[in-house]
Amino acid sequence: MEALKQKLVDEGIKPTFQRISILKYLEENSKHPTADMIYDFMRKKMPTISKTTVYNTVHTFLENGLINELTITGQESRYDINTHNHHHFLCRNCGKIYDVDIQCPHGLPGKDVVDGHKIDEIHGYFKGICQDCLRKNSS
Amino acid sequence: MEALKQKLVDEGIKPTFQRISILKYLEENSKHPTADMIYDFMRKKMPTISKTTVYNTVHTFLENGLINELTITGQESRYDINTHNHHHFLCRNCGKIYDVDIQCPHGLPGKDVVDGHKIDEIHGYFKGICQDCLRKNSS
DNA sequence: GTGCTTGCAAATCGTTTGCAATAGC
DNA sequence: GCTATTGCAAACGATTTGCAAGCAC
Repeated sequence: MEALKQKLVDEGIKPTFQRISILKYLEENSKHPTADMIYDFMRKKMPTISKTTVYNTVHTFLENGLINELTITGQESRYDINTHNHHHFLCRNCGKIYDVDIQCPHGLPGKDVVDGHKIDEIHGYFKGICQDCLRKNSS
Repeated sequence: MEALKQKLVDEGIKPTFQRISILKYLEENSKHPTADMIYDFMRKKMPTISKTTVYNTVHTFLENGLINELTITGQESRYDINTHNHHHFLCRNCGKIYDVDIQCPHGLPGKDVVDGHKIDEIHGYFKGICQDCLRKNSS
């Protein structure tokens, strides 16, 4: 709790109870949740929390680079606390998102350039059928 | 017109006037339009067309692999007729999307596997500031 | 005619906004 | 006390759905 609080203070973010709790959830639950999933989880411990606060908080975290936003599904944003350079795999069957530990060889954010455009973010998305679903389908 | 019609017939899609027209727009206008942009353009030539038809049509095209869906902005879907393997760059300043002619070295759709998951689609998204905006800002 | 396609209107869902109440330095 | 944060309700925008009318083979 104190470490999380410090993390927010270090970023210049006022460490409110809501923000610390959401950061904690994201750290212990690196499952690329939607805003709704965060909201549902938070409500168990804090029934008065509002969805607005969830959105406010993830926006604050995004602005400070504490989390990344994934737009892989096209339906809703997913939030990822794992900010090191990696890619994602979306299963078209079960909807689960997996981390894929691949480094992009085309450049590093903030450092490199593609066709003259300055790159800040790199997103690699794979879509297909995950190992789990492949196994279930073949059996 | 006939070539476009044939393309639809070949895919087993009934070549209605609306579908041919939308395909024509996408082929001559590979600018990753939104459904709304397609709708606005189509209305000029066919004022009675409905947004539902635009959505129906792009869904049909997607199912048949005639186009790809880009979820790069997180706001709305973009449609791309260019089905060869390439990546995209989104400018955070002007919102323009550029094609980036890079091949993904991690596998090819339908053929390869990552962490045991079967890959059907590969999407590479870069975000940053485009060459145009860099030039304008520095001058 | 039968079945698919079209297009209108209404519904849905994720997200944002306006604003008053609240909390923390 | 002042300022930022919270949370409610309403608005919004992209997309989907229900359904009646239209079209093509």
